[in-house]
Amino acid sequence: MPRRQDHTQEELRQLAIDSVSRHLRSAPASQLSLRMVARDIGYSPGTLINLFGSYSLLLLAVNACTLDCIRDQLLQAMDNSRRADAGVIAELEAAAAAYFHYAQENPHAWRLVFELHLDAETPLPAWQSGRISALFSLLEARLLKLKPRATAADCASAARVIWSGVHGICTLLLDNKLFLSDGADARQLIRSLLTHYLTDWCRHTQPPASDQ
Amino acid sequence: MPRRQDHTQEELRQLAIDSVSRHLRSAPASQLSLRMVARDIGYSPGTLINLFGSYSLLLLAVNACTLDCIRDQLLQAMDNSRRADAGVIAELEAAAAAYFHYAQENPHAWRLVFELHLDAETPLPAWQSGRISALFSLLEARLLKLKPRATAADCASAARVIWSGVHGICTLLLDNKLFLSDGADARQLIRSLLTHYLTDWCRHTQPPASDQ
DNA sequence: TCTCTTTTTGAACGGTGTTCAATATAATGC
DNA sequence: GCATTATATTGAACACCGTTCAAAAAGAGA
Repeated sequence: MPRRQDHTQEELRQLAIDSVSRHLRSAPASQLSLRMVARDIGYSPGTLINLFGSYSLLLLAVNACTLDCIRDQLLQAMDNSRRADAGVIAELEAAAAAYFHYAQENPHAWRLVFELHLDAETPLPAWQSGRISALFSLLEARLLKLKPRATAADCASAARVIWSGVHGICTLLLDNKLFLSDGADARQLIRSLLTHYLTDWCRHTQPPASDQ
Repeated sequence: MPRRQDHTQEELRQLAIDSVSRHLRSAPASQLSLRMVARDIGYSPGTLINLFGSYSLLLLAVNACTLDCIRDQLLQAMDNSRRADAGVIAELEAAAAAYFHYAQENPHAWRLVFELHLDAETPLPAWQSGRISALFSLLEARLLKLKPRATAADCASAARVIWSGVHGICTLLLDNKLFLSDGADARQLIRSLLTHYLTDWCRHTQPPASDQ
């Protein structure tokens, strides 16, 4: 069949990614298929495979966009909080709240980031893991500001602990697996986590053995 | 075709569940299918659908077993720790370590518990959500012992915060999304979480506003 | 104009979960 | 012991799925 001039390869990539993103606004990825995306943008399944390599890699490209979007939201939330000058913990709380807000407003896109698994120990491509560790770096910088005498490893540990916690709360809450009693919501859990953890974390000028 | 007398329905259920569990010891659920299970136990796909209702519900039955197994592991770990008399926090640490250990040793079964989603807001059956909230109850009991003046809601909150944290650490670590620097492992992150969080949580005889 | 290269395709392959009429057995009533 | 009913089980069919690949048509270069 003919070579079309409708779109360049770049435009086609974006077309496919947009189609998936549009779908994820209202339905989970499990209800989407390569063939549907192809139908939606008016190309054949094979074209998309040529372009991305596989259906999974198309979804991975969508995940990259999602992570970029999450990063933007976090940065914006932290910036706003910093301008209000309510302290570093408030800034981290704002970031966590933004993270939860994104997960709640875009559950299907958010889930896909963590539920997509490439086969048989193909590790994440660097451009993808880079996006995740960039998020951790944002946190580590704030933690160092909060506790200037902390070592880099100390901050790295703490960043992973608190973000795993925030992430776990978001995950389980979206899946309705927290069985929250009325009146307690995610934002309160997040604040409880950050407040209690960081209060004690800051107390020690030298990290305890468990933070090496 | 004939009604067989090879197995009763109960035996058949167990046969199917065992087949899935056996598979999950070495490969993820995404590489398994209803037809494979049927082939493995020598019945037709339709028989399994008659028995469980759908493939998803078969997997859900497997998840119930997994959760029972996790509960047993947690109870055993806490019992051992209690006999060593090292305190309530150590007991909770032992439970968290057991949780992580199970996830690490049985990653595919563990993942399936949280990655299986039933369609279109069919909520989890009660016998399933009951198993999860029973796990929370274990924690709440220990937290009340740790801080006798805490309210039930206070303990419920704290249990959810720390277990979301432990769960998040397990999830992200299994997915290689934590990018731990050398020398820091999951057990240290878990201990850091529990120590710092609970130390400050216990400080307040009245819970702060964020713990309501 | 005639190649050569590149993009795109439709058809095919081997899989998937699920439905359902047909069926052979077991249980029941006589 | 026989006829009937009820039930467990099936294979074939359905509508999908991701992926492969030879064929073909359009553009680029000579």
